[in-house]
Amino acid sequence: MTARARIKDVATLAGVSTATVSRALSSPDSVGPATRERVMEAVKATGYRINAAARDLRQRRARSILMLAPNLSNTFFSQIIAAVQDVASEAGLTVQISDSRIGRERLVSLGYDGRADGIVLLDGNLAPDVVNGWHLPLIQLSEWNDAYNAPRLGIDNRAAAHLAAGHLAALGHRTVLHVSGPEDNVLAVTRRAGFLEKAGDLGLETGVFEADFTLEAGAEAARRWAALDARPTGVFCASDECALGFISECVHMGFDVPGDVSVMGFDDIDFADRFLPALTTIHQPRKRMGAAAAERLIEMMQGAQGKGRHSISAAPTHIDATLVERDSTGPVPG
Amino acid sequence: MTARARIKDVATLAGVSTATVSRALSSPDSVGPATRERVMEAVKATGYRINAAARDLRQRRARSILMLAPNLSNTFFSQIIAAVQDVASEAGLTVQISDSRIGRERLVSLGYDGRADGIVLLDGNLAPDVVNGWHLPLIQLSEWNDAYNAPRLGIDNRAAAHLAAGHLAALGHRTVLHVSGPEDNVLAVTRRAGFLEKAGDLGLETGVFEADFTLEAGAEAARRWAALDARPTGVFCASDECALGFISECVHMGFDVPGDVSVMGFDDIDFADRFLPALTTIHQPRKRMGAAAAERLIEMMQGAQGKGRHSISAAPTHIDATLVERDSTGPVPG
DNA sequence: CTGAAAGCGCTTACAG
DNA sequence: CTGAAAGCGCTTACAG
Repeated sequence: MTARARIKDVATLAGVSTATVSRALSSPDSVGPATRERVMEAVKATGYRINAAARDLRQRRARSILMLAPNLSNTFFSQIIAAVQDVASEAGLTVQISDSRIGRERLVSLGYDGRADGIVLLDGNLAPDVVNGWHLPLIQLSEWNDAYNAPRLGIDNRAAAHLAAGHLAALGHRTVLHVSGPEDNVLAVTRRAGFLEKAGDLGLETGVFEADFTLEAGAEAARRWAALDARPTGVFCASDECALGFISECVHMGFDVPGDVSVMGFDDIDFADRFLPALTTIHQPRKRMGAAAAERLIEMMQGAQGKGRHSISAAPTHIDATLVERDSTGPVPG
Repeated sequence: MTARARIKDVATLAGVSTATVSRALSSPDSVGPATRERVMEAVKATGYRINAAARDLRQRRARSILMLAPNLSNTFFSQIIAAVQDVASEAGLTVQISDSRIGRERLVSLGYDGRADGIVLLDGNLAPDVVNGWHLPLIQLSEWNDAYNAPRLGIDNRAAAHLAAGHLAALGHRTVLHVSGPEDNVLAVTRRAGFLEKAGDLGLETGVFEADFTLEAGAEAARRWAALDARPTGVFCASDECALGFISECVHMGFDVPGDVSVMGFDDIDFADRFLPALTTIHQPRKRMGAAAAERLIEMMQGAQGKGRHSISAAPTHIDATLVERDSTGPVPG
């Protein structure tokens, strides 16, 4: 197991300069056929592979994109990460990943250390001065923050919440409950506003329980719901996890879903259609979201070429979310 | 928005050499207090941040670890990824992530381009010559391959499968079915062997359906099970997803779980205890697995210091997996 | 304690 | 088509 070959070793073996080796590898046409041949043989003989770190330093780019998400253990991100990595890999880019809640100093460094040249940001709660201080092409995906000076991509959460309200109303529900995400989360706030807006238009009576997207919070909300004197018959949870927790707890308390209460979620996670009952929800095309974000970012990176962040379209780019009707919602009881 | 400062700018402003700036930043004690003071002021004034790419090239390391998994969209990896990233971040390391099925050429490059100095490998099906050709500290996590010249970490899948067989037997089941993972997967093979071994010891009658860990495969297995003349009363699925698919399909076909059939899974994913019925399963401590792998790898990286892969303990390090009894298994019917 | 100089491993004008 | 040389932005023996 000998030390790995450097470009100089290849050059020596082939009897040419390192410049020629470099050219033979990166733009074969710029080199004579015979020379190219000899270089390639030397490459094979030495087992040479380029040192990307050195090339990147010289070219002042990293060929890498950084993904930042508020909680990597959240399975919602899995498909998004996979799609981003897939597109990046096709484009010859590497993917770096980090929890975005690693502390201000570390976070600043990540976007500033020369090891990434584009960022996919899935967190709308980072300090705007940090985000805007990164002089790197950046795209906001899913979550967003109007203070960030960067384009954004995602579903139209307000419109999606309208679908939810419309669905419950169509089934005859007159009093509905929203189990929301946390107050400081832009998705939660937007979904809630959208739901209440549409429910109001439709003349429904509304209530809101604040939760935090998790299974446990959903279960807790179910207990609060059960304790109510007049229980809403339709429930819209801000996430599928929350809805599954809600339903699970309802069933444990002896209620039937959707017989006693209709419950719907948001996201359409993989298990949604295998849950019992199968979950009515809003489908978020996460694979498409990730791929679109990566593609857009790569475009920006090509446009930027070290010129920092470039022209930002004011309007968010929306990806379609759709209502998926399954078995957890039904006609109002009685 | 001016160009970012380099170390030379700081040096000029502080009236010292770049060497001194470098020292003031990396080992403040090796520099006079007054000098240090002036340097720090210049750093603040210029907004200087080190260019990690340049430092890494000079120091011939990447301060980065690479995670390779066969399918990033698999939610099983979420917590592992989060834990690895957490430990890495604490150690000042960056995390690179890639699907391990990106093609031989790209894969070879990833471990060979100087941008990572350690690898967490979650795939036992890569070509051994590729894996062994990376001259980088590497640890196998969860999946493994005896042909890889690297230590491994994970639960004892054979012992875990014993627990499953023991559990079903203790409930009185005499004929049991295993819905396995794919034949070419080391986890699947090991779990199946362990289950059959223990079931044999306990005098149970056994059968196996080969599947592939997914929800759909579980549902398909349920249909095959239902079509059987003599239906096994206890079913052990090689993954929770598979078990959820199996149960879901059983219920859709009109069977009761666990009234008509006991079904258990493997992994203990987040939804397992909120599923209806709550899933009996084998708990894999994924967070602990990820953290342990990262810690171990970092140790190896410190020991290695460019010396390539070092001493490999033959025996795998096992992390405890435990049986979690919930509601999807019960006494044998009748 | 501090600086000048070499060098990490590449690429790329510039000449020829 | 090819090479010598400079340089990407750092760090680190080596001297003093």
